[in-house]
Amino acid sequence: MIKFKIVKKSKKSGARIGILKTPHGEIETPTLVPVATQAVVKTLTSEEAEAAKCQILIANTFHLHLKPGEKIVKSAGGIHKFMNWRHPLMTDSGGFQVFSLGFGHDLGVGKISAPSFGKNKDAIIDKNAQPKKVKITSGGVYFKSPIDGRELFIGPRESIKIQEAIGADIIFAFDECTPPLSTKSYIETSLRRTHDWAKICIASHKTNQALFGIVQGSKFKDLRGESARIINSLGFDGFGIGGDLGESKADTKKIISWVLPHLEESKPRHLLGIGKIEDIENIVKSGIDLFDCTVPTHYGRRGIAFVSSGLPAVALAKAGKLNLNKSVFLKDKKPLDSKCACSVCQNYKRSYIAHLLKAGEITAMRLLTFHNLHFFNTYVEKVREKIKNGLI
RNA sequence: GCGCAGGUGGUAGAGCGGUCAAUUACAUCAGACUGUAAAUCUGACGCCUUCGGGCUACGGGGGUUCGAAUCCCUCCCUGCGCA
Repeated sequence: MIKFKIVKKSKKSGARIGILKTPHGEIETPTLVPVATQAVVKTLTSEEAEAAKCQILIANTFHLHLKPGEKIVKSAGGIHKFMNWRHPLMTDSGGFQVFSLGFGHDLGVGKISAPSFGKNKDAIIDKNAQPKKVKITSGGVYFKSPIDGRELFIGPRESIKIQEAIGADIIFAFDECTPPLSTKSYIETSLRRTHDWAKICIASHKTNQALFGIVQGSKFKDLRGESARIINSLGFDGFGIGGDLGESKADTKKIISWVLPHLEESKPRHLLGIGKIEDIENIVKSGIDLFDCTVPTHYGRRGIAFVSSGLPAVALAKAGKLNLNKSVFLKDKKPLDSKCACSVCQNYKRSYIAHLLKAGEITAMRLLTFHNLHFFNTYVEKVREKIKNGLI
């Protein structure tokens, strides 16, 4: 079980400071939840993830079900022991894979609306549309294993059962992450399924792991409101907010504002899959306590370092991002970020990391992943400080 | 010195009379990435352009042909073998 205590509420915004107590320790919210899909923060050991100030991680039901299978994880003594992570853990339910391996794969798009979709207007997903490799039914979802093509079925009961075997502190209800480019009619159909599944998840859940329900409804105000009311009424321990969150930061803020008033205030709220640096303060001010995002780790493996401002214009892809693949950095003897206290910035120079990237050395990814996580976690720490000091 | 095999864009390496400014890979440059099928994907990559096209290119020189990176002659260079 978890206990969530709100320590401070901002007078200036919806932001709040909380303490989330789990069987594997306490964490302070708001916090980033770095992604450890396959029971690992890619390229790092669990000790390193801890040293990068990660408080809690999220692993994935679908991926762990495929590899190594939940039985293996369970027989290792649960996911904490399996991966040697002594802090809190979550598992995502596999609901995102309904989208990412389904319509997301077919259309080559992410879950968030983008202006570039304008040219893709023909690809609208209407009421009874089905993705190519995934079959979505009222009872659950038939996947084709990306590993060997074999069919596997995951519905709400299956997802909960797998998550119970994996043994994270917090688990999520099985939902359908809805695709952008879909009609309201499709979202309505999908939302009914997600709500039915939510009830089944509650009913079939047997352990004392915390179970979070997921609010869907895409970018439709009435559907977000309806979803929030229903999910709130079912007695979950906390909430996830998923699906499309609009094209702009303003849209995201608006959509969160349609949802949160309907959710029991004392329970934690997790925004699923959002967390670029420029998003963080906005979503926290909207009242979000937890948010997971692949950006720090994923971008790190692509050669991108997140940094404080104040860099020469030529070096910046965009403000706060450094692309170490660029040859100019081979001659750059500064640390990734001169204001960063992480061990990478204390011990290594841009020149060396750029060299490692060009040489195809995996250590480049390790160093960048570590730095990025440290950078994000420090950034969120500062956001918490701002709330505590009444600044936001 | 003789014999054989070669010399193609930053590199490797295709092409072997027209559809070749030249397959492909790597390198380079630019861009993307938000509950991770992701150490990935996309685009550019001779020079100039009023975007129609123009110009210079496949070791050097000379030829054959309507037309040559592709055929012939010659010179230079490289590798291997024999002296």
